[in-house]
Amino acid sequence: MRIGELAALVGVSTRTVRYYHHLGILPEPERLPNGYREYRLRDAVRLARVRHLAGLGLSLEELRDALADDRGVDFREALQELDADLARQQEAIAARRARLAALLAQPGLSPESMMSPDAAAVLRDLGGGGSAFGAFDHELLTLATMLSDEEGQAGLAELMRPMTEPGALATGHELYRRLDELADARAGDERIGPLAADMAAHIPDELAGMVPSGPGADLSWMETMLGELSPAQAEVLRLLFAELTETDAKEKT
Amino acid sequence: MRIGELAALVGVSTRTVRYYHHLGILPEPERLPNGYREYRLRDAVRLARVRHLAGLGLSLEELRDALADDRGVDFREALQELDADLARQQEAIAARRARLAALLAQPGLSPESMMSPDAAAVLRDLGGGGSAFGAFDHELLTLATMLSDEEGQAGLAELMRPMTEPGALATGHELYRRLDELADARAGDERIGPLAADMAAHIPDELAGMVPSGPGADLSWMETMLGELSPAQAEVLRLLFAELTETDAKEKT
DNA sequence: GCTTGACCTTGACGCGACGTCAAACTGTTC
DNA sequence: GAACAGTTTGACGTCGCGTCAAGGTCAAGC
Repeated sequence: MRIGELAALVGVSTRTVRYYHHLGILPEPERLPNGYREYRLRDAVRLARVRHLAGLGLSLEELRDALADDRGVDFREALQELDADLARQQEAIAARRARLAALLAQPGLSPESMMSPDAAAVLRDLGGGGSAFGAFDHELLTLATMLSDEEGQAGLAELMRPMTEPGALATGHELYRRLDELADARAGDERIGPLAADMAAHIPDELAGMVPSGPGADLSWMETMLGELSPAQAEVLRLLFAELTETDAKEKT
Repeated sequence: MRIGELAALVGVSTRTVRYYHHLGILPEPERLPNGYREYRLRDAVRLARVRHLAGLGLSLEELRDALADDRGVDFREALQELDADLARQQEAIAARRARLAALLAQPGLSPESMMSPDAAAVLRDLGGGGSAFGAFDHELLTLATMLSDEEGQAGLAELMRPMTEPGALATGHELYRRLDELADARAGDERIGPLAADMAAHIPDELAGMVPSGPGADLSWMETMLGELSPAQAEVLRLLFAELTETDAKEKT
């Protein structure tokens, strides 16, 4: 039997057969005088076994070990390990499908809304109000949301929802406008203090409590992002953060 | 923000970030005078989105298209297609696990028993009886079994089971012995005819009915395998096959 | 004899999503 | 000024083959 016949018999390509020789999974048979490989019954059986194991999901390396070790116990262990691995894959896929289903359930689906649906809704309602700072803030919130786990996203969404009510929204946009005015201001501008205070008042207390979120919380990236703003705008946010964490500390005592 | 900070923030490696630049998934940011990449908030948001989509199982190419096309409909379609694909994967894994469970349920598990459990049991009981031809026959049956689908395996196992009963087994081993005696015989040996007849009598009628199994059935590999036997042994099997298919043809009329 | 076509041989590149190493930088700290 | 952590580009490795290249072998048809 030549390689093409063997391959057709078992249902693989000749390339696959030669690859198995290369890996030592299938022993090289004798050669005919013309150099062709000459296969026998036992090679076909071996190849069929290999394909069966591969079809179950074993890697070719695992499979080679299993067929080499030959006897019982390790083989059963290998299959059990494979089963456990497949179970993990099933769970992973199920989790992905669950997230997908949640995404597909929301009406205004877009690449921007790749997060927990309520968080996406809140962020969409929040908008940026046509303000440059509003756009920046929106991106900040988006990033903070996407870097949180699912519970964090749910919590954020819940706490931010009050800010999407018409009155709060108008107040927020007014604050954005005042921040836009600081686009070219220096660090010492006298409008900084009052603006930070008004912003702190506008943010719900519970939301403030989420900001530091633990001792290992890494806020250095926030500081980095402030570099994209004008000095005055950055100062407002720094002041705001200080006030929020103070409030939070008081509440915790 | 430099590449390491960005990567740590979003939870990927710097290699990944550069790879995304290479694929055009993440735009190359401006460079600092020293040649370092300088990232901004919007890059972090984009990267987080990319990771989220990748985490759902989209390929980087699909994901790039989704983020480029930007708007709604195709995006929803892409996600639905992904969901269908994941569903198919789930089914495939479930099928593999089912086969695995069937294998793990059998007591004498070994690499040789990689087939339907009852077929494996029958083949094990059948054995080769220490005969050279018996070993060959065992391999032939093994291959025929492994090349069949699950129903074929079940059918074969059921029909072969009678041959594993003590009396039939002894008869079978006696036949193997007589075939071994033909290992060096020529094609015209006078023992060929009677032996083929005795073998045909030993094989259940229903099993004979499975041999050709359809008009497109490819039996040329059988003929090929006969090349491994002595001319006389091959003749016996050819005669046997002829008798079996005759019997079968009679039954069908 | 010659060509055609089907098969075989070895060898090399390609995929997808990066990991890893190499060699040469910049920039900060002792 | 030496060590170190970070950055740059570039290239190779992964896994299970598919695919192409550049030939050699063999049977059939002209």
